[in-house]
Amino acid sequence: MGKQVNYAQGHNTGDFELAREIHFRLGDRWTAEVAAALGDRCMRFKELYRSVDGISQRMLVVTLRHLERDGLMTRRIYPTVPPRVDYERSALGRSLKEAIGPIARWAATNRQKIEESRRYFDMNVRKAGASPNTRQC
Amino acid sequence: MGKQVNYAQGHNTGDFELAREIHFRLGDRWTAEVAAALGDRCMRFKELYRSVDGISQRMLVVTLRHLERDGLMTRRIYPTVPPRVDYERSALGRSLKEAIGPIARWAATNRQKIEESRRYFDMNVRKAGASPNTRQC
DNA sequence: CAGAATCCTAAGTGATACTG
DNA sequence: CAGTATCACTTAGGATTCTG
Repeated sequence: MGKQVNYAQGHNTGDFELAREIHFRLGDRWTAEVAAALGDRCMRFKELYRSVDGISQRMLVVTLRHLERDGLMTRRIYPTVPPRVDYERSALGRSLKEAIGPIARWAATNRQKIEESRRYFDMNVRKAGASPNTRQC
Repeated sequence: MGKQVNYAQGHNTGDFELAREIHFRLGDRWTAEVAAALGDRCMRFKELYRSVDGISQRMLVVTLRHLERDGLMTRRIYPTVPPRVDYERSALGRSLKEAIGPIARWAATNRQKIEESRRYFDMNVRKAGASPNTRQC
């Protein structure tokens, strides 16, 4: 990925940008699913590993570290042998879950439309560049 | 990146997963910013190019294609010379903007907390594994 | 059990040059 | 003007092996 980030000036400000700016990484492959799997109770590593279907051990660790670093969940180690580690959603993590609601519902309700749009797009590959509309906007 | 996607069964279902499932790519580097730049009026390519600070021409094209493919905006070509192309947010795109609101506000209000959490985490690098808490949850 | 370390591939991205 | 075509680079992520 690139290196310069370049967040600056005030033009083109909008809700989209605000959400992006923070860099909370619901965008990556696993954060959202791990956070979802975590649920409202506290869970151990293996438990999460089994809950998130298809994730590799490595990516579970990486994702959990991100969530911890951002303060979205807590990690408690018990110095026993074999070791035990508990993961639990923090207050901040719970508030995020609330905020996620609308966009999640949006995704659920519009999923079909989007998939249809994609199918149409992929079929017609925009061979004629849509309808040659003369009316400018 | 990996190849198998493996969305399946019903466990660990939650709002997070729903949002992810759809694969609308607010997660990638530019989608959100381009969508924000697009605003509520209709814009030409060059206009968008100037509006989104730091984006390359290539990535603007790629991002716009994604948005078009998902049906989040429309693209109108005028067969003139030099060519003219207008981009405009679709109804679906507008509804997404609505849905984004809460999470955007969440990001804005909790940004400080997250950054602080990151600083703390990066300093202490979890050298002692947090407090050795004996109480299990 | 809960990871850390290593290696590898592929996708995302940027830079640059070219074109209808 | 609005792209397309290449190429090079960086990083996310998977597979595998090792360890306290």
